[in-house]
Amino acid sequence: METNIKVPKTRNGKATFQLIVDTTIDLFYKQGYFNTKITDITNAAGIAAGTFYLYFPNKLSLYKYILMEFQHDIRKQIAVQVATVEGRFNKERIGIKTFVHYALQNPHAYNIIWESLYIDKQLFIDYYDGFAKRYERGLKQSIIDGEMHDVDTELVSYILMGVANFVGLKILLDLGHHNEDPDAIVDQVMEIIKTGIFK
Amino acid sequence: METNIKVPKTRNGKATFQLIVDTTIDLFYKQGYFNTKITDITNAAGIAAGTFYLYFPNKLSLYKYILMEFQHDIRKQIAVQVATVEGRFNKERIGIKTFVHYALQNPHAYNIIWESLYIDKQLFIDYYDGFAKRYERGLKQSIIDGEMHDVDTELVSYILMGVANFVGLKILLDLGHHNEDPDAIVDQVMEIIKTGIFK
DNA sequence: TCACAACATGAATACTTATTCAGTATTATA
DNA sequence: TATAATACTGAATAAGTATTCATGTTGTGA
Repeated sequence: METNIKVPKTRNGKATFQLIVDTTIDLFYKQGYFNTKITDITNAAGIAAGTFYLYFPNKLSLYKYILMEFQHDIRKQIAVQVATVEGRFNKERIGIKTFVHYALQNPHAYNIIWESLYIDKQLFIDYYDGFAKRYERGLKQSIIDGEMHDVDTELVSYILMGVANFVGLKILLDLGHHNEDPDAIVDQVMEIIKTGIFK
Repeated sequence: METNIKVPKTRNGKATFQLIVDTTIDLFYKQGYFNTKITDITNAAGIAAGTFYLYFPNKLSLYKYILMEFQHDIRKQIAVQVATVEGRFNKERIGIKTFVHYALQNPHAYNIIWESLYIDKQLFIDYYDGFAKRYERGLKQSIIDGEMHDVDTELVSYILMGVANFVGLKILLDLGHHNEDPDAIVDQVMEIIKTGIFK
């Protein structure tokens, strides 16, 4: 499959390219990838059908572009926030908090990333595997520094991703219908993780 | 939308109905809901295109049927396994273990349930909301019995679902590529949840 | 202001797929 | 074994959609 994106060269071209991307993010979020037709995108963007193909050979290549943009954004935000924080527990707390904030401010991102499992399984695997590996690095250092118990870092990274994702999901979809301040929820979650759940 | 399924009345009818369901589960798992066409189903099942419409008015109604079957199975299995176990911590351990076992024995179920988020968001919400509410009931009792700290039961139920789902996911997709015995992994997870992660 | 590259259009084409339905076969049972 | 109920067929119809391309427009550097 053709995967190459044509990069626009002028101010106008860049604007159209970005308009397609932004419109598509909105539609992918609202209707899902498979329910979004090329004509839906071009109609919503107010451009001709053919204009889409000036920049993207097909819908999948556009999806991959969007996914990579999100991945880049989210990792960068977490890295920036975490960098200024001391101690592994606080780093995790801020990391999860940043993740949840990102999910709240970009609800489409959350949704679109998960859909990769049904669009191309390998995309999904690469995404979470990559995330977990970055996580592990930090966790290993914390064990060396004596801030954490000597746990299986790979497993813990999946546990923390699972917690972040489901708590993010709960807040996003408002499951349970009584969500308070996201930060407060994250603090509670971290307290539970720290103390353990059972007596 | 027409949602009613026509129930077969004879032995042959029941067999065809079940053949359609089983074939579809396989295809939904391998190709996803949206990439699976009615003709894919009838071809794979070796029946005529029209036969599909004898039992299901459309693909969505078949999906909903399958989702409810899974939901029923999984809850029943967990309930059965948990019933014979003493103590909340052990109940949770066996519950998650049963969940992970179910995911391993029915990898399609796992996949198909999650896809509901992209097929009909409300299906997804109902599914996990229902699951969480059942979870909460048990957790509340455990707090009364003094087996658990006085935590936010709703939040903890989402945490436990997140952990179970991501650990299940890791095992299923073999993320990280070094999965041991699922039971051993679950035991590790429960130890971490019990003790807490940080010093 | 000319020339040319980049950008944009949208009707036309070529598929793909859902769904129907008139006809045929099978099965149960009276 | 007649007959009614149920099950099954698959060609035909009807829609919907991706993608192309001949043509037109815009912006910019020489």
